[in-house]
Amino acid sequence: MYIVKMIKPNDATVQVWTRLLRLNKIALKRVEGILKKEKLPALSWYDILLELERAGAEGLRPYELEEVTLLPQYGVSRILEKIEKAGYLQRLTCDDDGRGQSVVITDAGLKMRQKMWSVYSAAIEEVVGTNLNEAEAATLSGLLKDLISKQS
Amino acid sequence: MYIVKMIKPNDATVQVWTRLLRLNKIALKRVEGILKKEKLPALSWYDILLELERAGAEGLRPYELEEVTLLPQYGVSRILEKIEKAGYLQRLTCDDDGRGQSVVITDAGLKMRQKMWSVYSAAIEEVVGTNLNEAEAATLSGLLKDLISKQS
DNA sequence: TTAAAATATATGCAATTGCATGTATATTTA
DNA sequence: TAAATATACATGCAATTGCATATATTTTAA
Repeated sequence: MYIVKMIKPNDATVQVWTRLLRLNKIALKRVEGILKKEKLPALSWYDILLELERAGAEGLRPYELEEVTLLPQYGVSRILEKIEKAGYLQRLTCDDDGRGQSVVITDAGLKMRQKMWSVYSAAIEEVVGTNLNEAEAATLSGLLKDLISKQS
Repeated sequence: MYIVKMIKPNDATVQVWTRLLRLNKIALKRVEGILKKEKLPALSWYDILLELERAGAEGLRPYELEEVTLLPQYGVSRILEKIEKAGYLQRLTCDDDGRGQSVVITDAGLKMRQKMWSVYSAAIEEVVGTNLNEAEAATLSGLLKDLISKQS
């Protein structure tokens, strides 16, 4: 039986939490709205396409996409199905593992990733970039990184 | 016709964006997981209950909840229906506006809000509080606040 | 080696969400 | 003040998500 020191969060901690959620919600809504207005796929597609582009010709296994995107297993399974139908990726059978598959981005997928980025990046600049100077961005980025690294 | 300077985000800006999304996802999953494990309602219920508690006997109109929680109109409509069924709020007809209603928290709702907070606050402390010192929390909180205030 | 356990992926079904629209009332405008 | 417009809220239906479980391997252990 462990005795766990259960300390209540102080005000600053609660504010960090509250504001993190709020900023995320507002910013995400804005950026996704911009993508949608441009008739582009949602952000989750972008995340997948970017990872696949980075992975190159080797491609990635679905379970690897799961790890890197933090999507649930069934979420990856289904989003791949849709992106494949749109022609932006291909699923190759996996030589060394009969259960698995290798997912590879297509040329159309590369094009779409780039097209999305031109809109997405402008949205990021609008929502974040124009509102922080260099030092602030560096500080914020660093603090977020630290927090992320500490999430077990 | 406006000429808009369309600047690409610098690396720090993109990192802020990426990490904001990532931290939010990780932290939210953890906290909601804890609530669920304790068989408590989801965070969206907490947000509503807290606002109603703050509003006191007057209660709030659904459209006011919409503004403060950033939920879509139909989302508020439906969550109120469920929370009401659970007995944590009451909908009163609105004297001065025949279209509307006044939403008031019940005693059971107050109890539940408190019960949720005991778990929720511990989760916030675990995810945020224990990973930031006073100065860091203040800095992060401040930067998030600035960014929020600048979202049109 | 063979049986048991673990891993990789898919999917049926229920719950939730989003969109579009409906109904009722209030406000504005001609 | 009557018609037009706007606001407040609800809801049918389609799309998405979550949960649980299925299937097909692969890996481990007896």
